[in-house]
Formats: sequence, structure tokens, C-alpha cells
Amino acid sequence: MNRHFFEQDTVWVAEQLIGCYLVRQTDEGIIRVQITETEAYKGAEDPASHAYRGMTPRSRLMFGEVGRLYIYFIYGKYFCMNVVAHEPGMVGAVLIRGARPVEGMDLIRANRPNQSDKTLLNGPAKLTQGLNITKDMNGYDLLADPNNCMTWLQKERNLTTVKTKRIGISKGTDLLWRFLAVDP
DNA sequence: TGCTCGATAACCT
DNA sequence: GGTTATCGAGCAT
Repeated sequence: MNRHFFEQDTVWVAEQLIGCYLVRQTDEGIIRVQITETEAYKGAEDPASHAYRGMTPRSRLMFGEVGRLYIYFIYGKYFCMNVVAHEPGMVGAVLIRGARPVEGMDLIRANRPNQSDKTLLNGPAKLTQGLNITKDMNGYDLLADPNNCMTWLQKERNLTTVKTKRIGISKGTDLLWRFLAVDP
């Protein structure tokens, strides 16, 4: 996983991220998950994107250096996590919508008590809750990882993936920019 | 300065 | 399957 990987078309990166791992380091220990669901959001050409109307204080990271996290607060209670990814001079980020626990199940459960295995990380806000990711990691560079908080791990093989319409949005619903791993 | 609504999830029935 | 909690960004006054 290097900077160049994220400096490519946002939709392509969204698809490629399926099957990759996120390694989260906390005081309590290590959490490792495999990404199973993503969505691509672009710039002026994507009416569902936070960057659609140009740069704002919130969306400015989507215009900036690739590989950084863009985390935003939504519905008064939740956080969603994106990775900035776009071709040079372009705008975009990939929303990480879901993952599968690989290591640190007890830590994930501690972050999300009383949840079944199915509902542990199968949603963007559930994921950030399970990995204990909040606004303070907005702008964090997973490729530099100075504080050893979280980093990427390359997938060892491609998973079978399907492409669908993005969900939970009211505009740009015709684009097939959502990717998810087919359950084995 | 005010108002609307959202890239949602949890908790009901 | 339907409802609600909850608040900030963005845009209109």
C-alpha cells in the first residue's frame, strides 16, 4: 500500500480496497479487519458528494493529499470514515462502509456491546464505532502513521466483488459506485 | 441569525 | 417495517 495506489481514479480505488485490511492500534491492543464494503464519492460531477459544491471547511480534505482520512459527523451521533483518493488534480474519497473482524474481536465487542457478529461492523458508523475512530483522526495519514494509530495492510488475494448503486443518498443514485465482497 | 436535512443506526411494534 | 434521536454544515434570509 503506497501513496500511488490512492492517486488513481476514486471508483477504481474503492473497488480495489475490498479485501484489504485495516490495522488499528489502541492502548488496549490491536484490531484487524478486512474491508468488505466501500463507496466512491467524487467532486463537481457527483451530486451526492460533500465536494459537489466546491471546497468547504468540511470537505477540503477531499481536495487534498491522497491517503489521508476524511472523517465527518452525521445525524447528530455518528462518524463516517473516508480515505482521500483521486487522480492528480481531481477530487474524491472512498467511504468505508463495512468490514469483517479478523483480530481483536474482544476489543471490537467492547466498543460495540450487545451486538451480534452480523451487525458488528456492517455499516459506516458501526465500523468507526467498532474501531473507536472519531473526529480527532480527521486528516490522519495512514501512509505515514506517525502515532502508530492505524495503517493499511495489502490484501493477499482479490475477493469476489459486486457493484451496485450507492445507498443512503438522494442524488447521484444512478451511479454504480458501491462495491461489496460476496459472502463466501 | 435561522432553518433544513442528511453518505445513519437503534429501538420499537 | 416504521420511527426517532440528535447536531452541525451549508445555504437562505
